[in-house]
Parts: sequence; structure tokens; C-alpha cells
Amino acid sequence: MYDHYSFEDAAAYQIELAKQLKFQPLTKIKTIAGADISFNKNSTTMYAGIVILTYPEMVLKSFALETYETSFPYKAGFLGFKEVPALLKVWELIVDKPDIVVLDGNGILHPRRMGVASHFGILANQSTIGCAKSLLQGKNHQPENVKYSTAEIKNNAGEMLGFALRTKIKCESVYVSAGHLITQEESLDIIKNSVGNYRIPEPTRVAHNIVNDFRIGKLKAGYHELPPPLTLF
DNA sequence: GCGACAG
DNA sequence: ATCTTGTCGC
Repeated sequence: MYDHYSFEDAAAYQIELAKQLKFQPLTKIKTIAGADISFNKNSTTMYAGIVILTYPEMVLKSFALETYETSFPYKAGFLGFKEVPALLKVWELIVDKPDIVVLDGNGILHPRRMGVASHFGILANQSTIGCAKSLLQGKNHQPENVKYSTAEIKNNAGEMLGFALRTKIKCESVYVSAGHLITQEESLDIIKNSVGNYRIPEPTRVAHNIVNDFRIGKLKAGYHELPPPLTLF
């Protein structure tokens, strides 16, 4: 889909997509998804997966897996061109779309406000949040060493583009930013509510696990629904 | 020119 | 991102 784009074309396209971004409140969230990609080094086959969990319980409800071929290389600032096509393909398999999708990467915390989460959000017309494991842009001021403490991330122009969030004591923060159809504050609140006992919030943590199992053959392509948890009384 | 640089 | 064993700290 983007294999013939030069980085120059890609940057111009990102600037156009960014004009379509909308930031508005999202309410009544009942399901949250995590999306991720896995691949073998030097291979053009991408193993894409999206998991859907209940919110805020974080109980796995369903997931979809699919492969996609792409030769677009990884380059800081252009992650969306490598991952979004594969994610859009697996997105089609999902029967009950989630209220919000969390991507492994940035939203507007990006040089052209078009990180992978914003990119996917625009093309899928879906609310998204970016949650990255390391910083791409901005000054890195780590919040205090207390779970859930935060620090704003601003660029050189002084624009508040996201938050560093301490999800686990003594671990580096994760970096949260709005993707599309969500506000910055709500993005941070939702990610806080999605944290379990690990540094990586449940949506992307579970997504990372299943795409890896998919890549090594332990799981197969398609849409999978899990048996509903039994309830007493 | 130099350094930084999501996954 | 993936490749990899042991190992340091709580």
C-alpha cells in the first residue's frame, strides 16, 4: 500500500492526514483494544493482531490475527507506513469494533503529529491512543518514582504533546498521547485504568503476546472469540 | 555540521 | 522489531 512511497512523499502525506485529526471526548467506554505487529528480521511478512478486552476489567474477549506483506522499512517518524496497512487488514476481521484502540507507538507525540496511532485512527475512522515504550520527540522529564505519577511532554515550541506515565515503580515510564477522536486528558486516564502489574498496559501487552504466538505458529489467522467467563448467581 | 531517532 | 543466558535486585 505504501511500498512505493519515498520518505519525502510519506512526510507530505502525514502533513495532509494530520489536518483531519479530531480531538473530542469519548464516553461510555465498554471495550478497549490493543494492536501490535510482529515480524522476523529481514522478512516482509508482518504478523498483525488486535485484541479486545472489557474496560476497565481488562478481560480478554476476542482477538483477530492476519498477515500482510510490505517492504516499507522502519524509520523513526514513519512507523505508520510499515504497520498501519497490516493493522487495517486485521481490523476488517473484527466483528464487534471496540470503543478505543491502543497502539504500540505514538499518537500526536510526533514531529508532524502523525504517529502510528493517529495514522491508524484517521484511516479507520476510529478513536485511538498511542502508548510508546520510549521517547521519539520532546524533553524527557521522568515523573516521580510512584505508580501513576505523570509528567507532561512538550516539544521545543512549548506544545504539550503527551505524557510520561509511571506504570510500574522503578521502571521507565511509557509515553502516552492522543491518537484520534479522543482528548489528551482522556487518553492518559484510559491508559492509567488499563495498567496491570506490568510496565506495559494490558491492551498492548496482550496484543504483543498474541502476535508473537501467531508468528511462531502457536496461533492461526482469523477472528477468535473466547468463551464468556462464567458468573455465579 | 552534530546529535537524536516510536517499532 | 528480533536474536539470546545468565543474572542482579526486590
